[in-house]
Amino acid sequence: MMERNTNQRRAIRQIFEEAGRPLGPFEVLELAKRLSPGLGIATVYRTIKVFCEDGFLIPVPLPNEAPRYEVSGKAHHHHFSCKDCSKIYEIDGCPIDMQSILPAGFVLKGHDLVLYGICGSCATKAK
Amino acid sequence: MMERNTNQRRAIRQIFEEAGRPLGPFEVLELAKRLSPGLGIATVYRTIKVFCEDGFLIPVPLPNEAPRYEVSGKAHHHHFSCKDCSKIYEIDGCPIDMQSILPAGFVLKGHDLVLYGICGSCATKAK
DNA sequence: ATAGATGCAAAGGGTTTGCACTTGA
DNA sequence: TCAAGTGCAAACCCTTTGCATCTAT
Repeated sequence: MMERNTNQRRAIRQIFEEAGRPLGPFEVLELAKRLSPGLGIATVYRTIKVFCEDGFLIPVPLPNEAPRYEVSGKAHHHHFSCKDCSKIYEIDGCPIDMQSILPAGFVLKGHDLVLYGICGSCATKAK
Repeated sequence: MMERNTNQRRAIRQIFEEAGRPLGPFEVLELAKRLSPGLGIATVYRTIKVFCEDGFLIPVPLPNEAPRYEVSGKAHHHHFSCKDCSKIYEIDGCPIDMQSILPAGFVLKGHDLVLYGICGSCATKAK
C-alpha cells in the first residue's frame, strides 16, 4: 500500500500542526476547506484514520465526548474542556501524586485528567 | 410533573441496584427485559434520562467508551481501568491541585481522572 | 377520567462504506 | 498508466422524537 501526498492530506496535516489543540472531524473539515476547497467529510474521516495508523495523530481521551485528535509526540499534558464553546485546550503540568491514591498491588501505567469549566475567552464574553 | 412508579421503571431501577457496576443502555435493556418483558429501548433511554435528572443515576466518565451509568450518592472518587481484565475500580482520594495548572481567566467547574494499569488481581496472576 | 408513560417506527446526528471519477507517482 | 485517493450519497449505528395507545393515580 503506497501512500500518496495529496492536496487534501497536506491540508489536513497542516491544520493539525497549526491548531495547537485537539480537533474533531467537523472542525478539521471547516478549517481544511480553506486550503483544499471541495474537501469532503468522508476524506477527513479516512485521513484521520490513516494519520493515526501512521502515528502522526493520536486520539484524545475525553470522557463522554465525540472523539478528537491531536499531533502525537508532545510532552505530557492534560486537557481543559469548555462547557460554553466546546473547545478543548491543552493544559501543561501535572501536579498529581497518583501513587498516593493507588491501592496496594496495583500497577500504574498511565492516567488521563480532564478539567471542565469555562475558558478564558467565554468567561470574558459572559460578563 | 408527577412521576409514576411503573413496572418498567421498577425493573430498570432494580437492575442498576443489583448490577454493582456501570451499565450501558443495551445492557440495561437485556437485563431489565427479564423483569419487564416487552420493554423497549426508547423507554430505557427515557428512563435513564429521568433517573439522571432525579439524581438516582449519574453518567460514568470513561474516555473512549460508550456512555454508561451507575447509581449516585457515592463520595467523590475516580476510576482505575485495568488493561488486562477491563474492570473499572473505584479510587478514593483526589490529591490534585487543579488550580495550580489552570490558565489565568479559566473557570474550573469539575474534573475527571482515570488511572490505567494492571489491577492487583491481574498483577498477581501475571507472576 | 386523564395526564404521564410506553412501544413502535420514523427521524436525527455522527461515522462508515460502495462506487465511479480523479489524480499523484 | 493505473491503483490510491476522493466526493457524493446511501447505509449504519446509536439515540431521540412523534404519535397512538396504555396505565397509574
